Amino acid sequence: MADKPDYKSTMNLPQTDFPMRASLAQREPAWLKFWEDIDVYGQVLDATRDGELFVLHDGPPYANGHIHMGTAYNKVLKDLIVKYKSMRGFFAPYVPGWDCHGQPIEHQVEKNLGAGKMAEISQADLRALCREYALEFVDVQREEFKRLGVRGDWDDPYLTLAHEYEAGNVEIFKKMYLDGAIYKGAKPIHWCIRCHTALAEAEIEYGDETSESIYVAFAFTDQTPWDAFGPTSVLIWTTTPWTLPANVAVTLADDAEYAGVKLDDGRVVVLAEALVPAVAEVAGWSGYETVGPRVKGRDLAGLHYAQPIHDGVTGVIITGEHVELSTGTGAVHTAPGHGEEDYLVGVKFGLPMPMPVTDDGTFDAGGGPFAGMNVWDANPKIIEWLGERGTLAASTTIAHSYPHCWRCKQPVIFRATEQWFVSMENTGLREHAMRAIGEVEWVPGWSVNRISAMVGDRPDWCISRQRAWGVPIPVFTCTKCGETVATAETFDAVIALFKTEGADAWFTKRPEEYLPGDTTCGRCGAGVADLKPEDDIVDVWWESGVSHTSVLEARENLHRPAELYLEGSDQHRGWFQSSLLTSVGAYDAAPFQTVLTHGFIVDGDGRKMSKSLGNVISPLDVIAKSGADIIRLWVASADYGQDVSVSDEILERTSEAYRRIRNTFRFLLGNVHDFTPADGVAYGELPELDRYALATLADLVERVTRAYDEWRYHAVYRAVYDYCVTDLSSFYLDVLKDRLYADGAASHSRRSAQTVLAAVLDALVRLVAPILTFTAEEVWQIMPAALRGDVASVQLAGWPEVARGADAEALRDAYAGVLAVREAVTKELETARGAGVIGKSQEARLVIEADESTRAVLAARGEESLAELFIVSAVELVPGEAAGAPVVRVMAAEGEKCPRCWNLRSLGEDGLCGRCSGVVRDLG
RNA sequence: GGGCCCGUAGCUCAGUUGGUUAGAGCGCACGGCUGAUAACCGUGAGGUCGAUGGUUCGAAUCCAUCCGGGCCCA
Repeated sequence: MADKPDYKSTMNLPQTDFPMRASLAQREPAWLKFWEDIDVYGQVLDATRDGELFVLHDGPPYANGHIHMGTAYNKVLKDLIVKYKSMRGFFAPYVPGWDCHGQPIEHQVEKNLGAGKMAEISQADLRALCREYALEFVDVQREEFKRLGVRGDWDDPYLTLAHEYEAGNVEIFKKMYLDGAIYKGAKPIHWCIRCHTALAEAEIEYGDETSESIYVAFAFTDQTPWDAFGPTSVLIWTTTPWTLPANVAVTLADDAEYAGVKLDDGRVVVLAEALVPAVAEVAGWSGYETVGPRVKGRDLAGLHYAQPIHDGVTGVIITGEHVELSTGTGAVHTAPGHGEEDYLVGVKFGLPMPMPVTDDGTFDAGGGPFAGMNVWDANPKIIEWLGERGTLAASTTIAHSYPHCWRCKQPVIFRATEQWFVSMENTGLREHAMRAIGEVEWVPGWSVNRISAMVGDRPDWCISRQRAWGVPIPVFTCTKCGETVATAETFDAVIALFKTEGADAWFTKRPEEYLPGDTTCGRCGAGVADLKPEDDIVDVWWESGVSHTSVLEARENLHRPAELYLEGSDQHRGWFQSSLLTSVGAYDAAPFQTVLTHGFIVDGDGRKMSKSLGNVISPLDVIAKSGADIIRLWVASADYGQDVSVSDEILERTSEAYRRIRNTFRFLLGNVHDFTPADGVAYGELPELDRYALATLADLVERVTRAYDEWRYHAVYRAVYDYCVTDLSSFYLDVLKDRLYADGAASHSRRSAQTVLAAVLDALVRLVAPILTFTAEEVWQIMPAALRGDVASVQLAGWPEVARGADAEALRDAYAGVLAVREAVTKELETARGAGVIGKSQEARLVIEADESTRAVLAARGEESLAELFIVSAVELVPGEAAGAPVVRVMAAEGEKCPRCWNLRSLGEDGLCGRCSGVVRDLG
């Protein structure tokens, strides 16, 4: 209709360039470039230079492969902490790092080379290839981490292959070695007798193998409870006869019952009672009887028996937890040099560890009658020999899974070799570490139980590895007498060497080129030319562990102890522990003040992610599809104290929550587009509702700040989100629309609302900035310049503070009552809507019957304000019966719909309600 | 098998020292609005608090066992 005025143009509708659709995947890279262009990291450091130091020390991820959800989660959590701290004014440098040495990289490089080239390549060339490989993935991961919005010193990260870093290893080694905490011992490892090399677990391929399966009777040399029934032996079962020359003990189960079985030939063999029938069948015992008492394993401990191979030597009965009663005889042949469990039980009982097998798998003199024989060749001979001696009770074969060398495919053996250890006791390391644990804050609380149990129980730390890609054990061996040569002077020379040329020099230079000329062997006096550098390298956990020295001590901006270490819970055994032990060893103090642990990333059903389950979600895919801010919001929303789930549904819910928060910002921005601080209304002149809204905002800031300070980010998320949905969208903003849109643009009432909205916007954008790092920047840049000031980035904006008015408490109480009535009102409105009485709420008029106290609260607002709060056209309060919920009656509003503001009012001559009439008139 | 943990609506989380019919938001269903519009508002239906047994006047909350799951060992 041509004569119908267009009042829409007279309304103050929201205006903003902030798009509803985020298109994060497309837009985020532009923000990354913006931050890089303005060097936001440098600016933040400059701005906080005088602040208290807060060092979150990055645990170095391993430099191979792409990032996954776990590493993404970890880095984002770190980033939001660092950003929060720097917004609070802390000087919080963040130096990311990478773990660059180690077996997985070396193994991959070997595989890429192939066996042929591998055989020809020099150690120095191999190391060069490993370095190249590691640096390539440092670059890959660096770009991926940056894409997540993580802020830090990406141009100068720490790398464990850097010269300075490598030298730090030696500094710690020097201190601990000279203190007497490091010693040379022996430990069994997987060994390939064909390749003459140690193998890591990842280099083992399990495959079926047929082995001998023999039962051997070891004759007791001490008195036993069964002596009255005949000559007594303990019966063991083994599939590796060649390990018998190294036997020193037989391990029984503590609680199991052991029985004597009298065989046809009159001998008595002792074994676990539960296994007697099974063994009888395998051994083909035609007639046998159980004789004498049943005795618990623990009551047989200490008895001796004749070593099966070496005449005149005895072994001892012990007990251990690893003895199973599902196979064998319940009496386990124990050779500490040939098995992990045997080794551990050997250490526990102080057993000797004979090692009669050489590098190439032949017996030395310790092999007794089998000296000079290859272990595989010796197997049948040993069986034959045992048979002749009458100690072989049975012999069959068994098909089972057995470890093989990944390179030559031959079966491997378990063999003790010389290794370097950190002693947990020699210098009181365990005790000191336990004390240091008590001085650290562990989050969540159970974390301290875990680290304590692990440090309390752990065996000595084997720190040597027979590999090429790493930092050498920095000691020398005298080629004349075999003595280890390691003094303060040689360590210092090595430190200097590593600092200038890196650890590579260890493998290319001769000791006389860098050691002091007067270095001599402490035992035989041989000179520096007779010293040979140690071949082994140090465990990578040691390497990453010394970052407290190589990074925290070495870098200008950092310090030790760090305020925070933050890693997944697996690092209780890994980095937390290696950092703790090397720090306590060198400084007698923990390297961290607080350790925060998060759970693992699992799928929607709580299962671990794996290719075979097909439930893997890649952060790179999520970034490409939804954007990094969705990942960041997901990180913040989950309780990291337990395992963290991620699934398509969870990410979809997260995206919905994101949109909700984003739209809240959009509404706020749209309604302050014409507002400047000069238009602001003083607190005392604000309408009551607006003062209440400020009180709510102050509560939010306080709650969120406390949650950040208590490391409870999911509480931050919850508080912000609920505030947007409940306090703002469904109440305050909804109520405000009439005032914002229909009142005069510069009216006191609208300026009041804008004053609050600007405050909300300004606080909210900063509260979420550590989490929604991209979106917060987008909001910041689109905010009216007058509100933003000349702060270039939200990351430089500092932390919000919202003062609480003196009437905040009273308002909170009053509005709790009003909101309760509002709930009753919305229910009744819905009923009326269902009955067709009204459509939108402005078409309603309410009569509220309430008891004395409720009516008092409502009356104090005034009927007109109540109509505004309930978004209806009119409210009438009437006295109600005594106590009880208020009764709300809904009826169609009187009057006509104002064509401008759509409220039902009595309209004037110009066809408008009184308010609109005035506004339109003022517009001219 | 051992150590440290976890298990409240489809999802993410609240549930204070054990105490009335276990909460919130989202999602879902239904409805409203069409001046936050691939948005916004409202109403509603969803839970034997992993299971079982015990302690107690009373347990999601304490104890035991079991089931399922995670990390680290073996």
